[in-house]
Amino acid sequence: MMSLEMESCDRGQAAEVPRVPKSARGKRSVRKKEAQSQVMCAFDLLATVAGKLLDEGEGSAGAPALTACAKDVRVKQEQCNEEREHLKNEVTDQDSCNESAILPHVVFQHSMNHARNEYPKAKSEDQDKESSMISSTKAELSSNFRAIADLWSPESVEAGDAVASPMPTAAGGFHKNAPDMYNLLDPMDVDMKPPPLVSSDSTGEMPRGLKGVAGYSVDRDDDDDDKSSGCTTHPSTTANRDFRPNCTAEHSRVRKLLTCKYRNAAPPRMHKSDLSYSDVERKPSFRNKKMHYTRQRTQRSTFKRRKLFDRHTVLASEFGRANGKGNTKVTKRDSHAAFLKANKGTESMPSQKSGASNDCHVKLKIKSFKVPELLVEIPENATVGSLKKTVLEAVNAILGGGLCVGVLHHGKKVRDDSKTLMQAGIGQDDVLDNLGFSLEPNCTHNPLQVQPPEDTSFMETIDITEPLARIAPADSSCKHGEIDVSHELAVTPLTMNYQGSDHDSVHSPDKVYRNSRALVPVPAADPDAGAIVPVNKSKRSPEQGQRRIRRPFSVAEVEALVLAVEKLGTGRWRDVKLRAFDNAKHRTYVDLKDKWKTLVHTASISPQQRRGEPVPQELLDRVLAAQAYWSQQQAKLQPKTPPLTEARLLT
DNA sequence: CTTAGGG
DNA sequence: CCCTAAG
Repeated sequence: MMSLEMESCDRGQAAEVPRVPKSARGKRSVRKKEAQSQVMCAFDLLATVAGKLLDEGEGSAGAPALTACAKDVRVKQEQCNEEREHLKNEVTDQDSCNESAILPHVVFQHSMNHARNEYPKAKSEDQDKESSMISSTKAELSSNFRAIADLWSPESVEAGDAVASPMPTAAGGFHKNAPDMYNLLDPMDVDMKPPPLVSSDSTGEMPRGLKGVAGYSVDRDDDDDDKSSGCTTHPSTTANRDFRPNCTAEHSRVRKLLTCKYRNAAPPRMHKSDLSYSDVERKPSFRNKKMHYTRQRTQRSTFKRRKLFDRHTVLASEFGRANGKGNTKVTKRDSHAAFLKANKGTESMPSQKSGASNDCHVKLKIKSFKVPELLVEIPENATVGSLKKTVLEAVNAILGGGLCVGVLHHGKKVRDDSKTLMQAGIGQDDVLDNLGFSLEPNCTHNPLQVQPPEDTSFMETIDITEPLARIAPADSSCKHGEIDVSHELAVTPLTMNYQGSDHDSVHSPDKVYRNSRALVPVPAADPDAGAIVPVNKSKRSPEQGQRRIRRPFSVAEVEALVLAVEKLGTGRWRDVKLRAFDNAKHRTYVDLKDKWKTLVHTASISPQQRRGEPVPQELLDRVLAAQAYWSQQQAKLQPKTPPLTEARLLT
């Protein structure tokens, strides 16, 4: 996965070609994207847990919570069983999971023996590629960079044909900017990541770097789940490591399978009533996945078939769309009691909270907590009991480390525990709308991450999410995974992108968080959404068409987009996606195209009319320049009309 | 599956 | 963002 993009840089020239017949481009088959990703399913354990907590209320923190969770899990499992059938058809793919959940995705592989066996095979191709890439990556980075710069330099432009080179006019700018792009990447990917952690595993590390190199990656948000491919991660646990690869392979496979399923299984048009929650994100996800897997079509098909034959059970807890994702919902005015109760069960809600505002008590009712998504894959022949056990283990692993509650206000994490609610700006009234809670896996450090502003837009209810750590546990190794995870979490505060790799599962906390962002924006659409927990049942058919949650482009993303378009031109959105947003699973080429469209529009209107985060004028100028340049190029390619125009003018 | 556009 | 027609 990683890096192929780089190559494009090298071969920049080729890239420049405005458009190549599809056939020619087709070669991209080489595209590497492999199979990364893991499949994850979302489990709304949290929600369940929450419910439990509320009900039982007991607990002080840790242990009780665990217990509760375990139970819930079980319950969930059962529910899952019921819905299994349903799910099978409606499997949510990772994206959906990702988006929705946020949390750590856990994948459990029960008897994945075959997975192991398969792994080598499945990954071999990619691996080779990767390894080679990896080895060369860093070294190449600089060279590539240079190459790019050269490419863009005036000279090269001159030398080359206009057509071949990227916007001449912009050349200077590119040149200049190129570095920025990389910087952008690096800082996040490289810098943030704690070298030590990854270092042990070169494999793990590289992915990130490569990614960064390859394309800008701004995806902190990650959806990542996909990132599975990178394997990585915790040096610490050997077991995990071993496990991971397998997981990855499996995940990939599963994903693919899922994807296939979608296609095959999903009726073109389902009745709303028939739809399952998963439907909601399905579409989007599907698309994304496709992208990633495009290169492996062949394999994919195979997988597809496979899936049909051997079906594993996949449980997804969260189906729901974004809404579902939710997290915990707090109802505005509820009883204080409820709040406390919840609090009690879980953690610590800020005692201050209640206490802080002397005069005004902030009343929150937490209806449910969302649990991290878990993906469980086990053979059909596995017993229900084993399934339950697996899930239970996973949950315990997650919770075992203890949970911490994070408080989000207006999308930002409130880190200072000593602040009073008032000081934190959490007022009575606005609280509900702007306050969010998150459950985090053992937070010793407390790393927090700030959620993207976008997330902020929540709904009236407060969502609490919990990014639990992702567990990477595999069957037996679950526990270890958990430990590691927590560790990782603690350690890696700001990471962005990812860590990772795809491979696994381990996301940094941040990442998790970001994912979690998903939690945030749950569309209010369904009333049920709040209920989240219910994985099932009922009502929820509406999901199907759910619209993807809005994820405004950040300036960094815009820059990456501009950069890519400057180089590739308009009309090659897939390439743009691959080049600059390969890691951003939630950005499809269509999204990029649309964004470009809006950017062009934005650049044309007065600053006062613009909304959202202001995009630097410089970027907008580049947008216009690039747009003009590429439009012209396009026109040249089809000189039919141009001549006429010209002639006319002349005449 | 990708593009390109309209909604 | 979504939906679709085209290719």
